[in-house]
Amino acid sequence: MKKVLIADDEQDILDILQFNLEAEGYTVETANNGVVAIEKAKSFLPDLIILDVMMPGKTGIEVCGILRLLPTFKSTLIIFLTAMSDDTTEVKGLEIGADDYLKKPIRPKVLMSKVNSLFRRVSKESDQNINLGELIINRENFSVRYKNEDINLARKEFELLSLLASKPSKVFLRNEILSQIWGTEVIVGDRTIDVHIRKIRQKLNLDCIKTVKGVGYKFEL
Amino acid sequence: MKKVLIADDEQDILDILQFNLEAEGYTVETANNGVVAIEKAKSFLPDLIILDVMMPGKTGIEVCGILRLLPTFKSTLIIFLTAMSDDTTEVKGLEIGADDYLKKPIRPKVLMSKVNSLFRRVSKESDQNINLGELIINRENFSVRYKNEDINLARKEFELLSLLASKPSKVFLRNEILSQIWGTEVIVGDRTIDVHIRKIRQKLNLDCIKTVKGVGYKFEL
DNA sequence: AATTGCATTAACAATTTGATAATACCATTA
DNA sequence: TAATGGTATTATCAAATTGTTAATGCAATT
Repeated sequence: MKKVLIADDEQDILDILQFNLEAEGYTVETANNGVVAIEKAKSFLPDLIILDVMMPGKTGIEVCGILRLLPTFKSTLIIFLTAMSDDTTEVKGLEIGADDYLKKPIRPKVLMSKVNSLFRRVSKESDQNINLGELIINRENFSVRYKNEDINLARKEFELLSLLASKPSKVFLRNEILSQIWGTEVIVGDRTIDVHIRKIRQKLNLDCIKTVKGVGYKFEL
Repeated sequence: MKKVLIADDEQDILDILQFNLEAEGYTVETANNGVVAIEKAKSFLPDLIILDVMMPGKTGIEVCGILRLLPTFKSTLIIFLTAMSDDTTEVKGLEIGADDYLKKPIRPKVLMSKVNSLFRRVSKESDQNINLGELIINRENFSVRYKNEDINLARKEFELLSLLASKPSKVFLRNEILSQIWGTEVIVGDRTIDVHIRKIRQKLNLDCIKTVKGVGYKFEL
């Protein structure tokens, strides 16, 4: 399950948030100041960090700034908690790389809906892009880049590569491929898949689609 | 249904957990100390063991360590209950082979979501993977690894190994093998099986397929 | 109407896999 | 110990599967 780190100097807030998050199945760790928050973030590797802006020592904004410098936390979700209602803080937070902010007093329901929707958003995004080192497949743009070069794939080729790359190492049976890409109604010949596979291999010029004889194909490396 | 063993020295905890687990359809046994826990584990063969860390006699961590040494409990799910909130315990537990941990006070909802999701995870995995120490058979990838080396098996070879390994120690009659892998329509000679067995033995270079003369074959160790 | 690009198919080559038969081996028993 | 029944091994051939290329037909675009 998703891991959440909460940093706040008020124990009450920590308790309330922890209770609510755990009730929804999240795994929660807490920190009561900015320094501990950074330490715990490094060891716990949360998917989401909720930071109080006002904390003794380091403010949440500072913590966020520090974490964002580390590649590990480049895409970690961060939410700020703030007692101030002025927009300045909000803007600063978002500029420095927060994904959302919450004004105190906190309403658990509001928090939970934000948290859930953030995770939903992220899972959708990652749904649309496949990022495998030097190979980037963007489902939104229908584009494929390899070593920073755009590769022009036809539609079926794109769908096929996209499907295989969505689960590296998984062997897709020919049936599976047919039903996923062509649907159950259309009937195409046996060599059709092969030919598309060939074109992808040719255009990509990268040995990443493996044949599993008698079974199907899989994407690897 | 799935069997759960709970070990805790507090009767209250046992009652609460038992009640909640049984309400979800699990079969529950309880133990009020570490020694009893080990005994009951051996006789009851639970799918999940929930261990309190602090128990008179043997701690949950010790119990876990002992059980994990036995092959029977190699893949049994284990969850720790701990009153301590420090990370040290958590880390120790996970290092020693726990699958999750829960802090007291326990919230039944959280517990149940953890339990359910653990079982969900496992059932997914076990559906597709056969994991026997140094030998890993992955049905999704159609891959076989032995001592971290990939072994390339042809289709029939893979199916055959996969079948035998799916139930270690069970002797598969030649008929059984034929109908499972070749189906009832295809008719092949008796030597065909032998030949494939031979190829597997050769490629795996591991004495794991035993011949049971006049009966069939079985996978062991 | 011509052009272009794509999806599909056909035809054949190349490869891999599977089945069989012939022979060698091994344990058990007469 | 020789005979017997079952299994292992090997080489060989047949069959199934996939790779490749070129050709066809279709649809969108110019």
